[in-house]
Parts: sequence; C-alpha cells; structure tokens
Amino acid sequence: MTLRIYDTLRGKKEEFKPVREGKAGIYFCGMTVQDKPHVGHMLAFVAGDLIKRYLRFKGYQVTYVQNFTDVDDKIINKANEEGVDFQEVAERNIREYFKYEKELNILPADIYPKATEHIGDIIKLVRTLVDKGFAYQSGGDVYFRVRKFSPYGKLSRRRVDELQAGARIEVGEQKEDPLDFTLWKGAKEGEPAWDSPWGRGRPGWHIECSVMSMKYLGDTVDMHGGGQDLIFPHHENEIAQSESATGKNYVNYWLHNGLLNLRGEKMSKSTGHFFTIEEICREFSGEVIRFYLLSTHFRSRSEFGRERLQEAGAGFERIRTLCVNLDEMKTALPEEKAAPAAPEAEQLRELIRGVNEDFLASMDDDFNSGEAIGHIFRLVREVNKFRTDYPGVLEGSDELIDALLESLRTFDTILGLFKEGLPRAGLAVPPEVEKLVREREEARRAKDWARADELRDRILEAGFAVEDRAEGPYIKRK
RNA sequence: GGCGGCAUAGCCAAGUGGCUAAGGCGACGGUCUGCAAAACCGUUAUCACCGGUUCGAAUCCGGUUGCCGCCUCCA
Repeated sequence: MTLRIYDTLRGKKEEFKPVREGKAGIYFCGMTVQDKPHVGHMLAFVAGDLIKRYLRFKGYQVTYVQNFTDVDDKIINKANEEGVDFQEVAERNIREYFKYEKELNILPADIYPKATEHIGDIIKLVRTLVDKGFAYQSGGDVYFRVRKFSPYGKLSRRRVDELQAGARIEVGEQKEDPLDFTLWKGAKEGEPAWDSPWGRGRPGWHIECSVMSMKYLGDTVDMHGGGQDLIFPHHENEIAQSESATGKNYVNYWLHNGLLNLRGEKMSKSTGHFFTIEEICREFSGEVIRFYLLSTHFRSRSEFGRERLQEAGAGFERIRTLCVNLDEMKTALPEEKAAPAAPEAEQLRELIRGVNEDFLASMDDDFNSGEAIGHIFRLVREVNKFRTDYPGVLEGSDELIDALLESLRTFDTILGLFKEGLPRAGLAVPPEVEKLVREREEARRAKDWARADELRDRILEAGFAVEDRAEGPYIKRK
C-alpha cells in the first residue's frame, strides 16, 4: 500500500516519495515561546507526532526536527514587563511545552533547535542572500527583496500585486518595497543583540526556520509542517529565502493542520479566545485530549470544547475496557493447550484481518486517524458482539486473544493512545476497598440492598467502581 | 475589496461518481441486573438550496444562501 499525502503547495494528495530512499526528514514549526502552550499548539504537535509515528511504522528512518523560536519582539516585550532576561521567559515556556508534550504522549523530537543557538548560521544565510542580490541592508536592518523572487506567493496562492495593499511598514523601517520582509533586525537600546556584518542585531522571524531546517535536514526536506495560519507569511517567506539561497526546491510536502475553533471561532492568542493546555489538563487526562484531537482529521478545522472531550472520553473508555477484558482473558486461560478453535472462530479471524487492513488503508490515505479510529470502534463492537453470540469461544482461545491484542498494540503504536502501553487488568486495590467489597457481597447475599448500595457509594468515594458480574464482583478505577 | 475553505442525524464527525451514507456521543425502547454498571439488540440522515453534466451525484460543473479563515502577531 502506498502512502498518499495532501500537499498544500500542489493542493492535492500525492504519493509520498522520499528524497532519500527509506528515509524521511520532517521539520515541524514549533512554538515561539512567548507564552504557555495552548490547545491549538498541541494539536499541531500531536499531528506531527502522528505523521512521525506512522512513517516509522512504515519502516522509514525518520529524522524529526521541531524548533523553538526563542527570540522575538513579544518575548522581549514580555521580559521587559516582568523585568527579567528574555531567556528566562523563553526557558520557562519551553519547560511548559515539554511538560505537556509528555502529557499528550508526543514522542520527543530528534532535535529541538533554538534560534539563539544558530545566530552564526543565520548570519551566513543572510549574507548569501545579500551577495546574491536577494537581500539588502538599510540602516541596521536587512530586508528580503520579495519582487526579486518570482515564484513568491506560490504556497499561499497569492499574486504579489494583490499583496501590496496589506503590506505593513513599521516606524523606522526603510524598505525598498512595502512587501519586503526583515531578515535581520538592527537592535534598539536594551534589546538582546548579536554582532553581525550589519551591526548589532537579531534575526527576523522567518529566517531561523530556513536555517535550522536546511542545517539538520538538507536543502530539500521531505515534509514541513505547521498550523494553517503559518502558510502566509511565515512559510511563504521561508520558501523565498531558502530557494533564493540554494536554487533548490525547499520542501517536497507541506503539511498544514486546521485551526481549532471555540464556539465557531478560531482559537487565537491575540484575542484571548483560547484554552491553555494547562487548564484543559486539569480536567481531562492527556490520553483523552489526544484521543479527541486524533478523532478528527488534523487538516480539518474542528471544534474544541469540554463537551467534545467528555464525549471522546466515553468512547475512549470503550476501547480501554476491551483491552482490559482481553488481558483478563489471557490471564484466565487454562495452562493446558486451548481447545481447538470452534468453527465460529474463523468469523473473528476475518474481522481482525479486515479491520487491520482498513486501519492501515485509512492511515495511508493522508493519515486519516479519524477514520482509522472508526475502524477500532468497529472492532470493539464486533468483538463484544461475538462474545455474547458465542460465549466462551474467544475466552478459550489464546490464538484469538493474541491476534486481537496484537492488532490493538499496532493501533496504539501508530496512534499513541495509551501512555503506558495497552491497559492491563491488574489493578492495585487498597485493602480497605477490598474489605468494603467483601462486606458488600455479604450484604448482597443477605439481600440487604440498602446496605449494599451504601457500601457501593463508599467504594466510589475511595475512587473505585464495582460491577456485579456473573463470576463475582469486579473492581475498576472510577 | 482580493484569495481560499466549509455546509452530512439532536451533537461531533468520516466519506470526493456506483455495494444498505463509516464511526463516536446523546436520546428513546428492549435483554441482562435486587437496583446499577459493563455489554448486546432495535430506533434516531431524501448529505444547505436551485439548476446542470452523467446510465448513475453527498461527491463533478454553474448559481444562491449562510458560516469561517488568510491578506506581514499566530500551531
């Protein structure tokens, strides 16, 4: 099966062909660390993680780079407000990011380059652009000459003449053309600055990504991702800088995740219309948040809210329950070789084969995790149905149990649903809870329902739920 | 104003020419249960509207309405 990927530049799905056989280089635009991460940021990184995990699963040797832009106007402003060094603001937010990266089961990137650690490389690229006539110095600043790069606008489907009206010139800037953007920014008094051929200053916003992407992944990278709000101007400018400097194609597949909505409107930092991941993590587990984010295709614009997470949590629980039940069946299997599988078993084998195939087909179709999750639910429902239709058949067959666990493990490897691997049955139940359960069983035998219900409430208060199954009481975490 | 996207059940959401329009949540009815829980069964969609292309359209084309995004802060 071949992997097809929607590329923003071409505007359609294309079969994935790596630059180097068997390898994949991915650059994902990380945060400008001016603030704590919000849920929208985390969607982007979960999407990047999904892509990385799937490519690895397909056997590619993946190098995944996610940057931190740790110097810019907003970080400097914030630092000034707080009266601290800009690096303190950056480092604090980077720590926050890592906390929630872990929380959402996002695998660590191979490299997390920072702008401030690549000033020398940035200066080198700016100098190349100046030498080639694509950039010019004006005062202490260096600007990119947009009209000199004729394909400008190809990613965002804009013509240079249409952009003219919206172009912005800030006080003190002396551009040849309002469209030109800053590559190097001369430092004002009290701002962080580095020496350069154009005087002391700091990098403009877009240049660090071009530099770090090409440094770690080569002039042409397989994939470059980020939020749709980065298409223009950020990625458009990256293309202009990089391709002007190298004369080569910069990125083969542009991947852009849809932005999250909150009550129908874009989540956005500037309007204060957003949830930080911190506040959402206080109410929901990282696993449920991730599951919800994956249940919609990352490219579509989707609605975020507490109700959505509650719904996702209920569905997630069904998958978890099946995993736990299978693990229990596995432990309960008799020592001696299982009885030859009943004729009905073939039905289940076929289901597993079908779901495995469909799951991978969905993933191959532009990483369609939402559809893939639909197939998992189909498996859950059909397995539960099989158990009621043919009691004991699955329960007595290590072959079937293993086949199911193997499928689920594969799905988990690709989607990263469970932080600790597939949920196991073993549950540490405190002795006092076990005591309450025993007492409740006695009350139930005595048909003292009031007492039994009271004990059930107390067990619930202790954080556990008890279900009265045919084989006896079953305790689980509430 | 320019460019682009979207509209599928009570809610969320797959599906981009052809089997009965995935899946989840919720709701209602049923099975099981002391009551629950978990699980199962059943019910819950003329795919925004109008016209066209086609043997055949949620899907392609044109138009209408509504919503949203970008147009140099943004994941």
